[in-house]
Amino acid sequence: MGVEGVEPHLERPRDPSHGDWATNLAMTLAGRLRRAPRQIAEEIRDRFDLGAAGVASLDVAGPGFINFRLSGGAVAEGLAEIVGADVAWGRSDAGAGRPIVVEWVSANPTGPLHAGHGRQAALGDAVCTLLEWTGWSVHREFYYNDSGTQMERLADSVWARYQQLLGEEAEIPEGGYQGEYVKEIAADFRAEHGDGFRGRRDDEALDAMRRFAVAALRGVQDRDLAEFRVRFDHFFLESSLYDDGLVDQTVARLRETGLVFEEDGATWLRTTEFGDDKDRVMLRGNGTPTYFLPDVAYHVTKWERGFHDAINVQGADHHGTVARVRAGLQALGLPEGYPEYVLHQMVRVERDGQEVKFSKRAGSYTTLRDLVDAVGVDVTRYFFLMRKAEGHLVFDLDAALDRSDKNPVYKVQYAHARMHSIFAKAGVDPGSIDPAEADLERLVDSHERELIQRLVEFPEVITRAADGRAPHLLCDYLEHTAGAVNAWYHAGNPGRNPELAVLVDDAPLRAARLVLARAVMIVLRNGLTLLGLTAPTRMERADDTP
RNA sequence: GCGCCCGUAGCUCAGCUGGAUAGAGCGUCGGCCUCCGGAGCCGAAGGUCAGAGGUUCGAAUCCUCUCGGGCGCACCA
Repeated sequence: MGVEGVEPHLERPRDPSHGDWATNLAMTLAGRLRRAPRQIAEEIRDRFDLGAAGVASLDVAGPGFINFRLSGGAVAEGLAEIVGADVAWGRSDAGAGRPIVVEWVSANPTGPLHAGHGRQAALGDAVCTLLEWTGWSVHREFYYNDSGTQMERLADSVWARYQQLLGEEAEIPEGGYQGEYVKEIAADFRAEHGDGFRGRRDDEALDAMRRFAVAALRGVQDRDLAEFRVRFDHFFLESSLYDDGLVDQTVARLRETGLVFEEDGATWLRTTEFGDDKDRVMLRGNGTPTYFLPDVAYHVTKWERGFHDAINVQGADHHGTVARVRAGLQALGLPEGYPEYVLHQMVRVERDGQEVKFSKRAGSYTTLRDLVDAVGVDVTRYFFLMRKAEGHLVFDLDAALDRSDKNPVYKVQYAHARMHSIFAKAGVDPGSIDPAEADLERLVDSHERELIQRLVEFPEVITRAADGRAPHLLCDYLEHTAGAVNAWYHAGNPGRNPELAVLVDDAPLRAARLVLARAVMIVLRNGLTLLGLTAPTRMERADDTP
């Protein structure tokens, strides 16, 4: 038609009456060809070879859309592919095995993980899994500060509680940690070390308490994360950067750039050279490094360890550090935009419409453990993942406690379990299903068509969620797919519409529907496990509560 | 004051990177099922996409400004 270099863009119409696929090709061409979009669309339609592409019909609609309707055979192919791929359905190799480091949680050992950490734990983990499913070689890392002023305050806090246990007058200092857990640590410390530190406020005493507290709190965090099904390949200690001389080395390298200067007694880096708002102090007046320096040194190790792709998942309250860290890295020759950041907003926990702040353990904030104890790991993870990271998240405990289909987690899990119960009732092993033995063109009901389309779309959803670092897209997909599954299932209520039931008397039709049920099972299970949730084969009856 | 994020149904949120009549869950209302209740099923109402300009065949989506909310702006981390 006299145009070149055009990439037709196919999309899935929202409205099923618009066919299985649609393209806006004619409209995008209208400007270049100086002709009416509909006229172009009609010409394309007339030139199209239907049979060769597995297309049953092709219509021009609206302002110039071309709508495709697939032939039954092409639809059936999709189902066969799903069942054939099974646990691999949804995986792709776009990442080509390239290494990428994802850093997240990175909580300092100063207290139990709170709800915000929980959101980040779930988010980072899901991003990692999405990357793995799209072919990346993912390294999971947790960075934490085990020295510095926060640790001193922690030691001071334990010291004060310890003295109080011995009946001495002592107070937690300004900026110290008031939570109940500090008392427990002090008591455990006393049980192990005795009363010998009574009144002793020397380096030996504080050091012992700091080390004890860090070990205890790391233990608590590890336990909570493990129970939350989040694991890491490596815990990176800030102190190791000093021990290994990497902080000094970073100072030396930065000095070579000529971007370092002295002012007001401190040593600065001209980060404004790379778009930062202001220049940053790297060495204080007393010669000690600011947080900025080890942070840069740490990210240099990521690069030098071979991770030329890196993602940091952080709370949005830390977004101020992004520009300065990147600037420091650019000064050392690393590329602009390294590392990539995924920032998430805060979490607000609500019950009865009121914010819940109290925690027995932590006092002024709700912990991850509080949530898991209240509603379980599956629900907690899903609730953290179902909202896009950059928006605020209201964790509604009432909604989370709901055990019915209204709770999106159970809605998806119910749909999965339902497929299993169908197979159980049929006395058929789901693993034995062979699409080649079924006449899939019998699946013509509108519920079935819509469902098949959704199932076929699964790999695209994963790709989009991975590319956008957006697990919520997968939650959204699963919830809507579960809705389509339930609609299909309910439409075939044997009491009302036995001809639409999966287990119809018509044996060939039943075989075809079992293939669809099997494909549903595969997609829901893969989606749930990808998000770190269980895919139960049966649901507990919620009749154990009065 | 400057920077980043957010603003979509009463509430909580999607909206596939610019497409067709803006969707879902909860809540509300109506009907059905049912052993009281809870739950379940079907359906309905509900919108100035914060506001105003702009870009173009087309804007919730991209650009500018305004308003409103959150978070940052350390020789803390």
